[in-house]
Order: sequence, then C-alpha cells, then structure tokens
Amino acid sequence: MAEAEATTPRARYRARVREEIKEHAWEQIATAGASALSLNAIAKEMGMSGPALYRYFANRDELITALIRDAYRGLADAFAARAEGGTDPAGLADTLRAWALESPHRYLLVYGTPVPGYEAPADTVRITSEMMSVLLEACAGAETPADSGSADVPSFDAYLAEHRSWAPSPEAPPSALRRALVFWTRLHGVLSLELAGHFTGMGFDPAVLYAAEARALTEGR
Amino acid sequence: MAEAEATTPRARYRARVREEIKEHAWEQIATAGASALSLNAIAKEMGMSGPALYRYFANRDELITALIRDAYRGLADAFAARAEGGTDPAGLADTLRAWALESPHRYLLVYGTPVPGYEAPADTVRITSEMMSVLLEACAGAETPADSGSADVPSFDAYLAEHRSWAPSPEAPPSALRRALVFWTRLHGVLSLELAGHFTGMGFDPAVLYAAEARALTEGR
DNA sequence: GAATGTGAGTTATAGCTTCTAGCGTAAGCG
DNA sequence: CGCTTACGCTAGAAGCTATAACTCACATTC
Repeated sequence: MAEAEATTPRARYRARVREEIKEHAWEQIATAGASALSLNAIAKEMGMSGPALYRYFANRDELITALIRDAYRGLADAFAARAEGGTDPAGLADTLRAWALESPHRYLLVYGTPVPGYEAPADTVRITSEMMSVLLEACAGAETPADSGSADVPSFDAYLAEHRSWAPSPEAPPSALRRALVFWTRLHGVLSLELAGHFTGMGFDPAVLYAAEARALTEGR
Repeated sequence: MAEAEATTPRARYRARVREEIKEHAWEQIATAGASALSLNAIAKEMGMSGPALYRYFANRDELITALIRDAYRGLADAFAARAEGGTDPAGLADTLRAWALESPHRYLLVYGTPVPGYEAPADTVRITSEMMSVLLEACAGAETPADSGSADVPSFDAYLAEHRSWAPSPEAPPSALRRALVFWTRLHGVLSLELAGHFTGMGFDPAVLYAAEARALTEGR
C-alpha cells in the first residue's frame, strides 16, 4: 500500500509488519467501523501481545492517520490514472464512485465524520492539492455553453476569482474553479448519503441520481 | 426536548432524569464527538454512580439512538416552523444550514458516518418523511423556467416518475421530486465537507458556496 | 571476534471504559 | 398503612489504551 522499499532487513521487516497491521485495521474498520478499531485485537490476530504493537504505531490516532493517508494516496492515484488517458469530469466522477463503493468505510474514513483526536497531516493537504489539480484540468478542458445560464453563476465566479488560493493552477478560469468545487460537493453529497444508508428503502437507485448529477456537471448545470 | 408530559410522579421524575442525561450527553458530544461519549462521565457529572445510569438507558447505543431521534425531531420541527410562513427551498436551505452550524456534531450524528451495527428506528423514517413532505411542497411551489434547460433533466425526471415510492405526496410533479432530492444531496455535500473541516485553509467562505448552491436550486439549475 | 548498542517482544500495571449482579432503601401505589 | 416497585449503591468481570521495566536477538563498531 505505501512506504515500501526499505534498505536494511530490519527496516524492511518493520515496514512489512506496519503494512500487516494496517491490513488488519482495514478489516476491523470494514466490520465494526473506525470507532471500534482495537489495537489490542489487531495484535492478538497477528499472534503477538498488545503492547508490542506500540512499537509500530505510537497510538491509535497515529494508526488511523496512516490509514487515512494511504486512502488519500490511493484516491489521488486513481484520479491520476484516470486522467492519464484523456481527462474529463464525467470520467473522474466514475472513478470517484468506483473508489467509494470499492470500500465504503474507506471513503467514510476520509470524508465522513472526523475522529476527534485526529489532526490532518500536511501530507494530506498536498495530496488533496494533487487531486484538485487533476480535477481543475478536467473542468477547464470541458467548458460548457450553459455556464452563464443563470444570474448567480457570474457572481460566484467573481467571488472565486478573488478567493482562489486553494487552486494549484493559476491559469484555470474561475468557472473551472466553480465547477471543480461543485463536482466535489455535489458528488460527495450523493455518495455520503448513499454510503450512510440514507437512501435505503426509498425505492430508487442512487447510481441513477449520481449519474444525473455527474451529467449535470459535465453539461455545465 | 422530547417525551415530556408524564402522569405519575415517578414517570415524571424518570422523564426528567432522562432529559438531564441527554443534555449532558449533548455537551460531551459537542466538545469531543459522539465516539468519546462516556456514560460513566455523564453519571459522575450528575452526581451519581456509573451503573445508576443504566436504569434510564439500557446501553450506550440506546442513548445515542435517543439523541439521534431527538435531533431528527428538532430538524423536522425547524423545517415545519419555517414552512409555516411561506415555504420556499431557499428558506429551507437557510434553516438547514442554521441548524447544522448551531451544533455541528449534532448534524454529523444524524448525517455523518453511521456505526456499522446501528439500525435506525422506524421513528426516524417517519420523521424523514415529514421533512420530505415540507421540502416537496416548497419545491413544487417554486417551479422554475430553466427546468428543461438540459437534456438529462427530463430523463431523470422520467426515472423518478416511476421510482417515487419515497415521496409522501402523490401529486408532486417529478421535477419537484428531483429538486427535493438534489436539495438534499447538494446542500448536504457542502455542509458535510464544511463541518468535517475539509474547507479549512482553502481561503474561501463555505457560506458563499452554500448560498450559491442554494440559489442554483431555487433557480432550477 | 568481542563489546556495545538498537530495537522487537514480553509481562505487569494503572486507569479508563461498558455493562451485570446483587443488595438496601425510600418512595409511590393500592 | 402495608406492599411493591424502581432507584441508587457497591463489587466485579471483561475489555480497552498506554506506560514501564525487562529479556533477547540482531546489527554495528572497535
């Protein structure tokens, strides 16, 4: 998953055990959620005693932070891979949904309720910026005619033109900034509610809603 | 907050203590999140010993369930109150945001990452239906000219026309169903990311983004 | 090659948590 | 006024995070 290629045997062993711990952690998260993640239980599963695990992760939060970091990294890689062969928002929307459904708990760990003690490392900010760069390129490349179809769009674009410190590329037009932002918030809105089970029993397929929202984005609405 | 008016003195005392427990629970949730909620700590704060609290809530999950139920109830009441004096989506959007910001953890408790084992009581389904009713009325009352501005909208409307078992009112047009759904998902998308802190340090005001999305909804985009 | 240092794993322990069992008591109910 | 019900208590089991102190194997260095 991450942090491989170590030089010395000890460092390699250490990296290997860390990966194994994280694998067990993902299993626990998938079955009982992040709040029920137990270092003790992981250690027992791996055939070693509880405190031994603290050699590899200083505390619970550090393990969770590593998991979140890996998840971010994986999503960013998926985005980059998709952008490789022609980049457009609809394709990224598919990639995002596939990544989310592949492991709902992983998605919710990254974008769901934050754990109280957790502090996002500078690393994740950089990775987010990476993804935003790909997304912005896709949004800038697919300009739409309906962009100025409503009165409020120009005013928000004007606001973003003056509040774009979060945008990696300085040449992206404000409309691309706006489209990137709403790509994020709208698709997350559908995914988040779907994965949290708020659509169950409502009698419609969330995938259809997601597709409609994704289409609306690519068509500039 | 809830379940008041009891007949016998004992029942009244019991209800009173339950409310007091919930108040302390909300305080804890507001400061440290739901995962850090401790029945023991609440009991101590109330001047009684830990296990005494189990007379009022069988376990932790039952307390949390009661909190979620009350939160749902509160949001539905806020929606109903807003709809009292003229109902339109923009007003409901303001109400939703105000409710969310009033207690971010409360919002995340309802709409954030669910605990895997947790099963929502039938009660919340009914309350959701209540809110949806208000929302649908607001959406139906504010039809917009731009509704058919894009090719995908009619197709999604057609889909919803055949998958509307979740809609409380049978007379609402499919376009109102669609607008109610995206009201929910889009605004939740912004709120969820904002409350989880994903916008911090990005240099723009989430309120502006939220307002833009809310305006886009009322203008049919 | 021997001495030294580093790091993994152990048990013991403190302090926290949820939750059960069993007991006394005080209050409401008939 | 007596009986019952439900409240609150202490004790305790089982689990968790995390620290401390110790052993032992491996790696490095002299």
